[in-house]
Amino acid sequence: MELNEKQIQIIETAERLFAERGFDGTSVRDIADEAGVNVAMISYYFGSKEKMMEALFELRVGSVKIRVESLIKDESLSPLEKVNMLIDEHIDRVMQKQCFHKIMMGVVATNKNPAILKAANSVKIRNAEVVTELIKDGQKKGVFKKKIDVILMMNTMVGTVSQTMMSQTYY
Amino acid sequence: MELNEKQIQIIETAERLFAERGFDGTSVRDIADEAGVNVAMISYYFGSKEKMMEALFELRVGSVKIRVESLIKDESLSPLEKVNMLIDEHIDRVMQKQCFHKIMMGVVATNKNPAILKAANSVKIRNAEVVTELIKDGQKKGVFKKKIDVILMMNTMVGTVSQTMMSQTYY
DNA sequence: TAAAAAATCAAACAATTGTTTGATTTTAAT
DNA sequence: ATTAAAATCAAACAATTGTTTGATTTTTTA
Repeated sequence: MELNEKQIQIIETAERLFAERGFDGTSVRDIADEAGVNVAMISYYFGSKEKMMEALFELRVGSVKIRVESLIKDESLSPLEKVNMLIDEHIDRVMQKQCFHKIMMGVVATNKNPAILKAANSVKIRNAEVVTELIKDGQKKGVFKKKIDVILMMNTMVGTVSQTMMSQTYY
Repeated sequence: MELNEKQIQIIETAERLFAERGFDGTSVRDIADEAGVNVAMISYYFGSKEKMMEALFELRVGSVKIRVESLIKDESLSPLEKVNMLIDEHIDRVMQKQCFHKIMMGVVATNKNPAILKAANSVKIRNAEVVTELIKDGQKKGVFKKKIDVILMMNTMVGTVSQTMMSQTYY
């Protein structure tokens, strides 16, 4: 789905409001008002509120997928460098797109939209695969130690970043 | 606030549905139907949907507060034992009350209700204080190493547990 | 410039929302 | 058994929801 300027403007407004108030806590009128467009434009451009959310996911998740695939193919980088870059870029993404990541957490917590849930899952599974392969490669080359619980390691990393971002407001 | 049997029945149904669909994604009719009571009972017992949510928080957060305070006062336990127990009990709580913790995450992500946000914050801050004191005590006794970033450590622990619980469905 | 397409709008749509009402039933107290 | 209180209910309430309509304006195309 290719988005024009106005569509992106609407989507980014929605992204911010969804993060602040949640999907069901944000009305299409809220979005339209803050984006400075007519309410009808959301259905006109996206078909529905739900599909607008899907478009937002497609936009954000898609860019991550492309980046990850290009990174692992890069033969000029060692496994250790790749892992470090994955972590650094993940942190940057979460911190720079806090809105989207709050939405992501909310959506994953309350599993409703099958299309979105599927998209979120597929990128998670793919990332787990990529990291597992990366670790294996590093182990073969003797850079990483033998016994690594990849899932626990990823949960620790992702969880720490999310938790740090989420609690940022309080401290 | 003291709750009778029926109120607890309603609250526990709401807890489950909120975790599945989010606060705004769950109507009072959904709750009433699943709990097998009339819609009017929610306003009758709690005043409003919002206040029912507050009662749920009071119930769950309150029990944690009491437990934490009694644990740190227990002089028969060493700092290390206390830290270990805090972690173990935290994991047990998250895993056994997954519904509530999903709600918790959603509520913290989308900051709306001031009363609930305040309750969630106060318990977080108090826990940070408790752990900081515990670490200091342990350092004095030479059980823990000197340089510890308590906030990062807590974020790592809490984040890992949350992430593991959240991603449980997928793997 | 004329015609066609795209964009924008206020208004209306039916459905759902949380809440209240007023009557009725159940329970408890006297 | 009578009275008072508590609990339960269907129905109605106004407000808000996402979406559609049909007309109007703007932009693009020819």
